[in-house]
Amino acid sequence: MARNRAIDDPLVATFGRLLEATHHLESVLGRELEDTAELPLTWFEVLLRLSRSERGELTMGALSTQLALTSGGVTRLIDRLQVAGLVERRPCETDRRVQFAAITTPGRAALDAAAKTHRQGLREVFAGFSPAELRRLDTLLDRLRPPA
Amino acid sequence: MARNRAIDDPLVATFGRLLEATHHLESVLGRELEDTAELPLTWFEVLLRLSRSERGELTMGALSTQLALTSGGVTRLIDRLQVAGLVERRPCETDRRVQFAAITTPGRAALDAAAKTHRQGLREVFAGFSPAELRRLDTLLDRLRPPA
DNA sequence: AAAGATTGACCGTTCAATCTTG
DNA sequence: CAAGATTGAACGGTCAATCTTT
Repeated sequence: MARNRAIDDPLVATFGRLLEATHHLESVLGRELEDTAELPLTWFEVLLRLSRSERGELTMGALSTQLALTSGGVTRLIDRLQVAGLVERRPCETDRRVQFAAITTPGRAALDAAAKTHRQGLREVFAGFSPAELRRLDTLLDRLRPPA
Repeated sequence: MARNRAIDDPLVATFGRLLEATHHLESVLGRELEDTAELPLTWFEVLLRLSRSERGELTMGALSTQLALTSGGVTRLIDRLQVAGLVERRPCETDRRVQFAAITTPGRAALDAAAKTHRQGLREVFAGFSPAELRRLDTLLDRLRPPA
């Protein structure tokens, strides 16, 4: 048989596992979240990131890299969240090219409500994991994230 | 400050890391693959899974769960790969409801060609990881994958 | 009736072009 | 002329309905 085939490379297999695991969890937890909290997983991720940032706001560009979406995609995503009243846009004082997306009070409420469901789902998913294993997973994943 | 907020839950943070890391790698490696090998990452994943399965074939249903796509999504994905000549459809002898997708010879060639680029990219991504760390990551991810 | 695959309508994202500001 | 955000067109996926086979 041929050597050097894709199937034989352990890194290819590792990456395949990463994709399979993530897509599976996204679909399971996403459905759960949407069914019980009426909140798409993407919206949850946006609100979460805004809520834990400095003044509850992040530039469109920052969201773009953190979510790995194109700038166009972020524009429209924030459009929808804004229509729903969960975020608002704020101009930047020092650079008129940039726009901030900021979480609103209803946004924080929606996030907290959704978090209840989401955490329950996550507990089930990670039920078999010890605290030490979770720490290991965290540190490994941190090294794969986009540069600051 | 309020207790019990989403931002405070370590599992929520872990899941956030998982999404961020995976989406980032998908976009970086996906672009790389598409630029150099003209092969979308999704196509690569399909061909890879077919190539390492029994007779180079998998049912639409199996692909659906492995890729975490709906059955409709898989139908159209395989449509496109078939038009490109990289897979073919085969009826099932024993159950006329099921369809197999099978990798073709050009499909294997495309996979092997793309794998060169892909492996180089993966080596860079995982450059800082020791063999032991990679094994740990593998076993952790395995426990998050969809049930057989 | 249930399961597998496909189809039509729709939705969210990408891509490329554009506009504005630095 | 580069950088940030937005827009129009196209694409890839979902959802729900449908058809065939079990």
